[in-house]
Amino acid sequence: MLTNKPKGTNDFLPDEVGRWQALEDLLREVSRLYGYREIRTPIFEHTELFQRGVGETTDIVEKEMYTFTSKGEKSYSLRPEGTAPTVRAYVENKLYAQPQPTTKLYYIGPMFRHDRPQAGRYRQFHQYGIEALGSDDPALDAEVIAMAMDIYRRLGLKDLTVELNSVGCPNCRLQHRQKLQEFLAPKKEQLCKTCQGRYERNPMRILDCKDSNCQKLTEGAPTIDQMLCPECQSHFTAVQKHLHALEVPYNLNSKLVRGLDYYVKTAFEIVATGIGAQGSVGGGGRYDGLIEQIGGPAMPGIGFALGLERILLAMKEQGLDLVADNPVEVFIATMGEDAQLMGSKLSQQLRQEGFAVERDYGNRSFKAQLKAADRYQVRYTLIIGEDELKNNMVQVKDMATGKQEPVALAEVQVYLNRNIRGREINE
RNA sequence: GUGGCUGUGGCGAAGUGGUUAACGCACCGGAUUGUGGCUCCGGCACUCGGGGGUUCAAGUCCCCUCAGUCACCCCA
Repeated sequence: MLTNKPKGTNDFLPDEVGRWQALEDLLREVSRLYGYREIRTPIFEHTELFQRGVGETTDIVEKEMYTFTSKGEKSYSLRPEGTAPTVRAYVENKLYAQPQPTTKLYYIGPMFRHDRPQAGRYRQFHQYGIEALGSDDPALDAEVIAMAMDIYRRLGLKDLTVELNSVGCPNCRLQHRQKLQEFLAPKKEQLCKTCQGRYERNPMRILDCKDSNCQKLTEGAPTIDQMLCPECQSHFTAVQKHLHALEVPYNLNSKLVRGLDYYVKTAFEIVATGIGAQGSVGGGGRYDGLIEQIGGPAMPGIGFALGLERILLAMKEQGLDLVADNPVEVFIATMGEDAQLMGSKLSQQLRQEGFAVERDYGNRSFKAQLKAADRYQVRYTLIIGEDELKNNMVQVKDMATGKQEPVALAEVQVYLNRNIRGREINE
């Protein structure tokens, strides 16, 4: 069928796009305030980048990537997330050699995952994300979380909770993994099928299983927070201290496990209620080994990503809206062929002057033209008929009051500048 | 990958198997000659996602298929 788009994708029509642009404007502004600069990376990358970066055993890499080969070349994948590409670009362009101690980058754009779509989940979806590369200061962890909350606050969103955990470093994780497997070994057969698979490959994920039986079986299981090494423990404590100082409330959630392998230490997720089953509107964490993993120097990093569709969904749910300015400012209505020519000429002049001008193209009745002007919600309609043509003038009708007054053709620009822009110009 | 629900004009939505498929919104035109938003009048579905079947008769029943949607899973 030529007339339907691929499953899980969306057309954004002009009214909707206005909302997106307003959201993007806000994101760019907040980025600036926190010192982040935009980076734009390709929409597709070498598949290995995600395999190695995100992790072979993650759902994203295992079953959700759009992977293809082009003309017998290597395997490529549409990006399923933004961190690996950003880090790749950071390394490839040697941004770590720049003078600043921490490089702060943000991105905004489409991501692709082959899931079954549902409320708040799409195959092409859009993320805004930040990455702060080069510092392992816990103050930065806290600031990153605070920044995410700052964005939601500016949007007017309420009732969001920060779920916080530390997933430790590779060392404490290894310890935890062993203890966990010891704990679960006698119950292994009772776990659900996917968890039996997770037992060897990624046992931490079993703690996060939604299956009620698995949840019961994992009661009392060793959680990572009990087994953090001294360094991870003190880092985590410091992060919380900074969060208190920044007055960011959070819930400690020792079962929070992020589905991307690169996370270490701080992991967090921001959850909204009322937008369906996909409640997470953002999440992130620290990824101190990733830069090295991708082939760069051993440098720490932290970041988060927000789902734009979900933010808009949550805003809609809470009765919030972002609106763009009314695009059309002036409408030109004409009667007769000569007047129409004059109208064309005038509309071009006014556009040069910076006014958004619209007119009717069907050669329709004058009444229909005014009706159209009303629908555009313009401030003024310029009326040109035979009389006006003869006298080199137009009628300027104020659509709100219904009043109109004659203005000399040469004075129209001045009139509109004064009344729409509020500025005087002398010619 | 699995499951539930839905599918009637641009949108919303009625329609116990039986003549011309309600209604609302939107849209278009008109209500004396060059003036919108309100009101009134008129117009707007050879057809009920598609295909097949049952029946004298199907939008209404059955099967298949496609699409949408929600949920599992996972995540933004």
